[in-house]
Amino acid sequence: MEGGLGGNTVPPNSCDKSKVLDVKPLRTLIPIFPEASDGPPFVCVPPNGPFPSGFSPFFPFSGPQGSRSTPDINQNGFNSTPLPIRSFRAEPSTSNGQNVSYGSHKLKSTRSRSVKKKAKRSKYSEFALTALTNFNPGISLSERDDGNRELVENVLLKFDALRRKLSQMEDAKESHSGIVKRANLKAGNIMLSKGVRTNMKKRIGVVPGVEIGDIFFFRMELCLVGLHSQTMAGIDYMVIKDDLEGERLALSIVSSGRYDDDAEDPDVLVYSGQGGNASRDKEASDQKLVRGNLALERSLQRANEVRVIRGVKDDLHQSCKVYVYDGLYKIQESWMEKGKSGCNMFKYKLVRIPGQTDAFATWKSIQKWKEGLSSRAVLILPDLTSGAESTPVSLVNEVDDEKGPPHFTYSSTVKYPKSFKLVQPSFGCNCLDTCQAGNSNCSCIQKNGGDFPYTANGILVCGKPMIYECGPSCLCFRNCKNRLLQTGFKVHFEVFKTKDRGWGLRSWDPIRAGTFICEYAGEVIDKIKARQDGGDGENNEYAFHTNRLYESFKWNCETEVLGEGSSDTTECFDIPSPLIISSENSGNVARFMNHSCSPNVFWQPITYEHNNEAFLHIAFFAKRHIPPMTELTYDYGIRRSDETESNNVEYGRKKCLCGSPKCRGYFY
DNA sequence: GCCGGCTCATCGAG
DNA sequence: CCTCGATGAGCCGG
Repeated sequence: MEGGLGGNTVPPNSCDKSKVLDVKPLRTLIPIFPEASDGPPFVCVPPNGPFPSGFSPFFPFSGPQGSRSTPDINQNGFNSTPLPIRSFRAEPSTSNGQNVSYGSHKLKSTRSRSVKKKAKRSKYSEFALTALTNFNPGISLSERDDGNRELVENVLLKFDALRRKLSQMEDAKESHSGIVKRANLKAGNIMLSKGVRTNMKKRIGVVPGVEIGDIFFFRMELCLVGLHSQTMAGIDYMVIKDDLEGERLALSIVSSGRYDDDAEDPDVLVYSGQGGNASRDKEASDQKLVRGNLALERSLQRANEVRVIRGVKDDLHQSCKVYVYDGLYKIQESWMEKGKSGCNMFKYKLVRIPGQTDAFATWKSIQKWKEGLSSRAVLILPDLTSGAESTPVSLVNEVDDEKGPPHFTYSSTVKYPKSFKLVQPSFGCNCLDTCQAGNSNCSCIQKNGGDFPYTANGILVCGKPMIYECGPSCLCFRNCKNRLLQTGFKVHFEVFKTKDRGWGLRSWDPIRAGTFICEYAGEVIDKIKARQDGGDGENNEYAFHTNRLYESFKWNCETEVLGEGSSDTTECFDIPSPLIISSENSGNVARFMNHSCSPNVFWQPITYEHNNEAFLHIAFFAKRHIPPMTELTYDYGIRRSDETESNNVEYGRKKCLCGSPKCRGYFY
């Protein structure tokens, strides 16, 4: 086995601990609180309002329920927290609007197309209308024309937040089969109509704010950030006005893989022209040199750059596709050949312009590692969990000779000391089989404020003060969708040596926003007992603290979707009982996640055992889409002055190397 | 206004 | 369970 470790998956204890992991995450010392004058103050607002203008009625961990150790779950959220989006639900009941609109499809003979369309619109028009009224795009006209990184990220975050919320609403509808779920299109429609988009100006070459390697999960996303403005067609082009007869040039293409255009060389793409496909009422035909095909031909002659987006299958969500922006290509040649149908098709050979960061090439490599067709030269261990997780975790080092992090025991979950005795009797839901999103009788859904916390494919809809999963006393099966944390992570992780921050964590799989990353495993430190023993966990670099100050924790709450969320606000979050988890001796992959001041991962409290919120699990979720091989980081938070006995906030302070423009400089 | 497009989700067969 | 293909609604832009 690699690394000469002889099949022992736990790294030998012989490593010098001091050499490793000198990096620990951050907890800054300088709490950055917004001045009262610049923007909304934070948090401590009564949940029933009145709300200061500009502040969103969402209460991460504060407010009355946060200060009680045993909150009344029946009060959680539902009545006390305004839920703007939910209130948009077009048909409160089983709905005329819906039936009418669907019914009208069947009556096509008597109704004109336009009537049909109108009826369709009404299905969610009420929602859209309210959203439009409240939706503050916050994007100026010039920003709509030309974007930047921040705008691109914001647009994508808003789109996906809206999409997840709409998915949640659809999931909860009575399952009349036949209702097609198109939350992505609805979200896209709202975004486009409200002008929440950027880079609308068509351009050749680089799109400001979109980076090579960026990933997308819907065609609509490409459209919203101006990378490829066709929602379905694979070739986007622009008309050159000062040219005779409206000459057109290709701007970007999306390769979906449907036409067997995959080449062995990741820098080469053979792309098929558009048109000529057989459809319901049409035979296959020869492709014509018009539209996109003509544009590609002209781009070949002019040798202009063409953006290439590669569509690949999403390993985590089988039926879905991921789109990878692979940078600029030039068209080298074109020809015509007979396709499978026997009709003529155009073919274009595109070659990647050298010197650009690897994107699709990385995907191809990962594909080969997964299939075992090639092994990673830098692999130390194929699975450092020794099979404790359902997916292996690779251990690699491409930086130096170190053979692994210091010894620790791999444990996939958090352990509470005996001193945390459960006091309350257990009760759970009575759902048979699995809990259904629309079932208002399910007590677990009630605990979650009436909403199913995850979408049907296991994506977190929005951050909340607490998520209540089904537990051991529930009657539902293990495969209930409300047991996401308990089923373990699905992402193929890799623990790797960073250049300057010890070991880190990254993923082979592309991760979409809201994906469950992993739990923070380790041993819960009993503060009282620890103090008696002469320590309080502060001395521990492998410790997770819930009671620090965190930025932008309002991940995708309704108000953020609606544009009011301010990620610049630092908020304090009180969870029922502050928790310290040490992963020094035992832990899982989470112990390798480094700090960043602009993280791509955040944490969320979840409870499912004992009906006792003192028994928390800390679950990590993706804040945004994360391309493969990108380091996963979260915000270690800002230490409160009362965190240490001595009030010595300098204690354990480390220089932050996250490199983010918003870096606070230090962390703990 | 119409219609085409390297879509997307669902369903059912194997 | 899967994975695959067929199916049909869907909407922007040309």
